[in-house]
Amino acid sequence: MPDKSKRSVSPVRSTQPVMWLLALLGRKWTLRVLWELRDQRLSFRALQARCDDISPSVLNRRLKELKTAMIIDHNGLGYGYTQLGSELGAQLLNLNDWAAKWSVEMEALR
Amino acid sequence: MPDKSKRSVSPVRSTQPVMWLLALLGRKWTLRVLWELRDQRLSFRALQARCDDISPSVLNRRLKELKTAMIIDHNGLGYGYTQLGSELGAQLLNLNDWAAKWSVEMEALR
DNA sequence: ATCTTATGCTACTATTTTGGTAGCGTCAAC
DNA sequence: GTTGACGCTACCAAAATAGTAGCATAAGAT
Repeated sequence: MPDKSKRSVSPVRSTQPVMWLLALLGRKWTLRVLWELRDQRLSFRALQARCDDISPSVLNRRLKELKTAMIIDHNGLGYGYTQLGSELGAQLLNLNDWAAKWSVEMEALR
Repeated sequence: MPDKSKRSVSPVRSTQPVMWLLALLGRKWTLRVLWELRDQRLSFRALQARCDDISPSVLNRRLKELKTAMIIDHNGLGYGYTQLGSELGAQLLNLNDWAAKWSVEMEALR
């Protein structure tokens, strides 16, 4: 039986998925890769070029992780979001809006 | 509407803030720290405990970075979001919704 | 006063992750 | 059959993170 203590629904079970996600996104280059794929599919080498010439070994690791997580896939047109992943990608666009506002605030206080 | 064609205005200037943000969030533990602060202020040691006993040296670096970015601050009640940062924190809550859906999909395909 | 407890760290070394370079196998065009 | 693009893999160097110890300060209890 799963955990019965304290909370009626297991707190572990309810927060684990987001923990996995945060760990995945928290690896270097993961967010950047997802950002670069925001509105187009890209080949391995095109991605590499856009990501400040990230080393192929790391890029490949990140792509494997994202494929395993079913956030991206790979076809003849290159790497891109899966249907599921695209909903996550949409949230990254929101980050851009926040960042724009943020930079204005930061500039104002320099 | 913002530019949608070929980046008529400086592409560097328009994407730099989000690049900084992605680099910041892409460091290990940064997202997790922000997640743990989502609905309460926490002391250094309380944060450490919640973040799987992250080493104090790394935690301190992350906190410094986030303070410099004016996303969090520190007062007598511990570390917590600034007004600006809380809008970013709100987006992390959305990540949780996505992650919940994601885990269901992943389970279904195992 | 002093003993305990909590806080917010810093210093140091070990381990893990990432970076950088070279190069291979496949394919398609020329 | 040579050239170029692609998607890698292997290898070692460099950088980031983990892990442990411990210090200084302050508040509260004895």
